[in-house]
Amino acid sequence: MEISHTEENYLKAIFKISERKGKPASTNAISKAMETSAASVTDMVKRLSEKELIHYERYRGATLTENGARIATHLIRKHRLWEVFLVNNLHFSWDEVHEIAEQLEHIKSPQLVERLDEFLGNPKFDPHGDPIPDADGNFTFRKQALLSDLGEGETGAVVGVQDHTTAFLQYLDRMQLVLGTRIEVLERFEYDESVKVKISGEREQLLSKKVSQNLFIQREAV
Amino acid sequence: MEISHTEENYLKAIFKISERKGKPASTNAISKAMETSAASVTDMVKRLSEKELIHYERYRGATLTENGARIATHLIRKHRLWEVFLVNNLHFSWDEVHEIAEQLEHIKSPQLVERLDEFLGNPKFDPHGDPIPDADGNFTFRKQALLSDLGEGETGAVVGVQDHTTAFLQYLDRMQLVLGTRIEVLERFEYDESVKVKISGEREQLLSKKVSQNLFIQREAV
DNA sequence: AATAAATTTTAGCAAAGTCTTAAAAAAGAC
DNA sequence: GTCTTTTTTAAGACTTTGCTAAAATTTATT
Repeated sequence: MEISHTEENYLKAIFKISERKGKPASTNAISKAMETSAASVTDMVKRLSEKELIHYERYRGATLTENGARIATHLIRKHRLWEVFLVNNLHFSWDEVHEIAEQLEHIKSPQLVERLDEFLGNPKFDPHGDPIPDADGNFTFRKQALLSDLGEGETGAVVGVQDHTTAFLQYLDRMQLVLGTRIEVLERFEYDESVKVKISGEREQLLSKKVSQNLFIQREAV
Repeated sequence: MEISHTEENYLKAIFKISERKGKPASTNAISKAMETSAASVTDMVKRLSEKELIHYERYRGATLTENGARIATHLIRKHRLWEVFLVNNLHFSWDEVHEIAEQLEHIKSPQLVERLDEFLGNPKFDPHGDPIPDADGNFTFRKQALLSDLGEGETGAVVGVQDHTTAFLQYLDRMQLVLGTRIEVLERFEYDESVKVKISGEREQLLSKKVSQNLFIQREAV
């Protein structure tokens, strides 16, 4: 059964929405993600339902079938592997790779993905710290917290971002906050929920509430 | 101006046909290459002509405009660069890469191509020995002959194939005739135009007319 | 040059894929 | 239980690409 690029993108959107919300993806949520009208979404979910890629009941939203989930995670796998390639081998920065990977993820060749994975050394996380599912669709889970959840004195390493916008990623670049950077929470200011941190054990920096709520940290024993 | 994948493939076909024949690509030739009806081709060439990607006059065939040629050579550049990547880095064999490269060549990102080129070490030829045009669309020209053109006693190296079919490529693999292999013509048999050669200075092998007419050789001073 | 054969174009139509607006129906909020 | 929001239906449109059959044109043959 042929699946178009658009259909694939719908599946990915439904996957992400229903995962984030912990419940079926609503028509409105999908239409927002896909930047299209609610009516178009209803059309599409009917088609995806007929192809048995999603479970769909009128007014109840959509969840992926086993088959649909397999396709969606495989897309995410491809997307993230290509991002690793683009950053590690072609020296793109982490804010430039999304659009290109968005195209590359639609290349159809089972062999290609597995060989790419091997070539890259079977990475478990992409350049933004997001987990790369394995060929069976299993994600590596990592215990991580937002910087905003760390108490004074706690230390950890930057392992990912919640906000994937170019603006945020470029901001982090300017702050030299790349994946793996060590961070120690020196002081928390209740007034504006900003936080003073020590970066790489070298320099002190004040980070805003917004930044601290979008940076994933893996705690370290001190 | 948006150009669809199909349109891009037509441009490539027109490029190859008019280059090979040294004159405009006829409707029939295009329809054969694209595996579609002549009527569909007429439809498409009209559209390409309106977009000023080809010169087209009724009953006269099609040639590429400067713009069309730029797009076509760029597609060929992308195709061949990806083939190099697939063979050199992902360890595909030369008969497996065409279909995948056929997809990859449609990825749109000027930066990607240039970085890929650099990553691969600016290769001038693809795994089948075909020249890779540079960013300006210039092909490296190489003085090469068909094995069938070599006289007894002449030596050279395998530098390319004319026939790109899987069958031929796999046949060459079995004969251990890869790019760069040295070949000496020992004897030519007029009867069936077969030729006895010495491969890599080691083993003797009889090659058929068909094989010798599809293998490009670069002559060597003996 | 006239005729036959081959090629190419035109005309008309079709199907997939995706989207839209406007109105109706259902669900959720107060 | 009414009001608001969400979702669906209905009807259709548009693009892209393709097809067949018949007409027009070019090329080849006698």
